[in-house]
Amino acid sequence: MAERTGEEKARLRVFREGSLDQGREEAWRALITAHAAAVERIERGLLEAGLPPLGWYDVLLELSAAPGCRLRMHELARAVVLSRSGLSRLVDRLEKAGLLRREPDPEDGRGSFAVLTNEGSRMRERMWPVYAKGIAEHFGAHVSDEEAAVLCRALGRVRDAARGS
Amino acid sequence: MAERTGEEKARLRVFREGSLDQGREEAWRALITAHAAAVERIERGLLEAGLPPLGWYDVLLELSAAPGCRLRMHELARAVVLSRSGLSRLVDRLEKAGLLRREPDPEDGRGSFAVLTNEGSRMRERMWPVYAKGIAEHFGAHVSDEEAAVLCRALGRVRDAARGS
DNA sequence: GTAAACTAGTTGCATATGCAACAATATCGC
DNA sequence: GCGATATTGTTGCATATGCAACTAGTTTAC
Repeated sequence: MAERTGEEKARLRVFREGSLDQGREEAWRALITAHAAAVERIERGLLEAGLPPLGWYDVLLELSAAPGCRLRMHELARAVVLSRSGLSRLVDRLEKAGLLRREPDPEDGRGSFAVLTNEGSRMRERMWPVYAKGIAEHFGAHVSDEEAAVLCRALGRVRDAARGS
Repeated sequence: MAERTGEEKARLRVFREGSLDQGREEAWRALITAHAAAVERIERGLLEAGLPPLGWYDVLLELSAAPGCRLRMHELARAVVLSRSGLSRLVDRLEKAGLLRREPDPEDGRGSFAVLTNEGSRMRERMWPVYAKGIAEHFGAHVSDEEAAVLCRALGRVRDAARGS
């Protein structure tokens, strides 16, 4: 492929400028494709089991881990990495399904809490085995203990930096 | 948090059943949140530079790396991890923007190629510096050389397994 | 104390995406 | 050969999501 040598040179130049070496570019591409492919499989598992999609689980998990099973909308949006409007609609759907309810914040008239209902808690418990099976099958099975530890640390730093905390 | 001990026990039970230990679950959660947060930042960078979104870059990159700058629709869908219908619409948009064109496959009357245009090639070159800067800033800067190598290997396996190849 | 600036959440609009159904073509079994 | 089956790509429909604009409430500056 002689026509790519010029292109390759251009790439290498940009790598230096942007401090992005080839190893990191490949790692990034592996990250986005692995994520897309694994999520697609796991979503399919949930769908086939007649369960709600992944995004619902994330919300239910964050709420059940929060003190009083409640979070302010903006905290929840941050936790699940969604825009405020996206979260507002997602909470609409969960509320309509009875899995959570909105409650005004008595200390801040602008804000409201999303509060997990018992039904939401039960749904999370129903979803978890299917989700866990998907993670184990499409992710865990291909990653060693040591690799999992490295992923956790490195991606934890990426997450914290990008989320701004 | 006394109310969570029972829940924790239930979790541990499921971990054993599904062969999913806590390290791998945490690694998975780090993966999805880091991905979401970093992609969000990078997309914002592209948007602010008046450039098309990430998905467009992926298509342009796959085409430019392919022999003859052309791929069958289903190959492209697989490469960028999108459903056939999703890809069909994405190619619609790129074609309308003049960045690629469809061509019938003379060897298979059902199929068609997506072929990169010169304009598409130029657009990819325009997008790359901004994209590379985003990757370097929101991903590369937080990952060591060794971690990048581990990510590449481990996530490469996850990708190949989930994509079925 | 009050006006200005900020923050929280929702909504209109545009865009993105998957599933199911479909039409066109190819391949397999025989 | 030829009918049954499978594959390719597109479309109708439903759902999901972000930005910008908006309302309502809070905080800051003076």
